[in-house]
Amino acid sequence: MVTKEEKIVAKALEMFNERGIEYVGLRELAAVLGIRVGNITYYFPTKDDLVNRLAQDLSKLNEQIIVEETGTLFSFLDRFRKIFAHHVQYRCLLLSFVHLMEQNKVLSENYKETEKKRFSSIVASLSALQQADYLSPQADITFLVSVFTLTARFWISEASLSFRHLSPPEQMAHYLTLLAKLVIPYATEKGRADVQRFLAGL
Amino acid sequence: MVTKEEKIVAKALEMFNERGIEYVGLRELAAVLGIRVGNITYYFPTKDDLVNRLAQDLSKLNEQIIVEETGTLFSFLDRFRKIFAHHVQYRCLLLSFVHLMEQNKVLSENYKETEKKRFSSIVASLSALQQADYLSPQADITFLVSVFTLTARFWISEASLSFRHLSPPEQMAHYLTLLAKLVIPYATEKGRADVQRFLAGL
DNA sequence: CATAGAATTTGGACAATGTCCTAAAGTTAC
DNA sequence: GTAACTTTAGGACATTGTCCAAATTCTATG
Repeated sequence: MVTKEEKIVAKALEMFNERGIEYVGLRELAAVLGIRVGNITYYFPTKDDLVNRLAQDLSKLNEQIIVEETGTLFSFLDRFRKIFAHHVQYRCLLLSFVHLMEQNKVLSENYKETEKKRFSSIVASLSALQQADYLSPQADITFLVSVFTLTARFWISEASLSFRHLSPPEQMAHYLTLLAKLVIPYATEKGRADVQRFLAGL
Repeated sequence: MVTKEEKIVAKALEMFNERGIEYVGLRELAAVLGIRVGNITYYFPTKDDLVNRLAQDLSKLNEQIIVEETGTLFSFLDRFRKIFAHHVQYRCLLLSFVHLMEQNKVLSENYKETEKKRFSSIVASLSALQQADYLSPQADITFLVSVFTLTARFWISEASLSFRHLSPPEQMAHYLTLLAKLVIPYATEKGRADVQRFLAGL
């Protein structure tokens, strides 16, 4: 049983991903669904509410990525592979990231929390990897986190600008390779083996 | 002598930077300038034309950064310092980057050219630095270029999300530090000295 | 089954936006 | 001084997100 609300959300995500949130009007979305605009606003009073719902769905998906704490460098990188896959699924949100954060109060409030959590989560993971002899004791964790978060946030934006000719999996592979190469200088021999294994699997 | 066109451009940049291109209406811009909307559209038939003008101005500014080919790693990093300063000046454009590229045909066409030039320019610079014993022979130039371009494109977007509490110079310093630290593993002893000098000057 | 109450759908109104166009006003050159 | 050109004003237009009241459909209860 698929509720009407779910139908709206699904079709909205589909059209937003294809043409961009800003370029899909509610009337057009309604027409495709065979309903009227007012009917959408019954379930989602404002367009932002609809977007918030999508953001919430993405958030849930990302939370489901069990930090299957094998605690290896491989599994750390693999977490980003899963996150990137979700980014592709909800790319409309990431492509309008800055825009949405400026405009949408609910979204930006939620994001502040998520950001803090994610940041400290990555710091914790990297510190653990350092303890477990995957990363050298001299590795600059803060630096690595900064570059990782920047890349994770905007890889899909850059891909949409510069690698439109590549398929999403190819784009993902490119940026995951970037992340992997990024840690190499700070990895121990053990760590480098994990990185190579990860790169081989892309 | 400041022409009316220049007044419009200047005030538009000011307001766009403050509140975002999408959130400043032409009527409001006109009101602030003490003129009517139709008067703006006389100089800039569409809002995109106005935005294109700003993009063109930024492009000219960036081109003026003489690649003062001292050919040192310091001067290479310093080029990014200058570019970042321009980004602050025209931050409205960079904050709506993806959005603008999707919508504005003229802009995206121009950008393709600029992108190619910039990419090969950075590759050339890094190769030269490798020849000049600033970077190790094993340095992965392509990797470095990728991370540099990603950072240069989106640093100000991330800053607007995560470092709003910092001043633009502080934000710049953070991301320039990132770039500097990024090359350290690939730098020779000579190169690392240049990086340290650059970091000391931030 | 009938009906009251709730949930859903409709259709239109509203203000704001970018764009467009015509007529008026102002400026310049002969 | 008048013709040609530039600039400005003012309003019309379609589109957008939002909002609302009435109509319809659904649901649970007597």
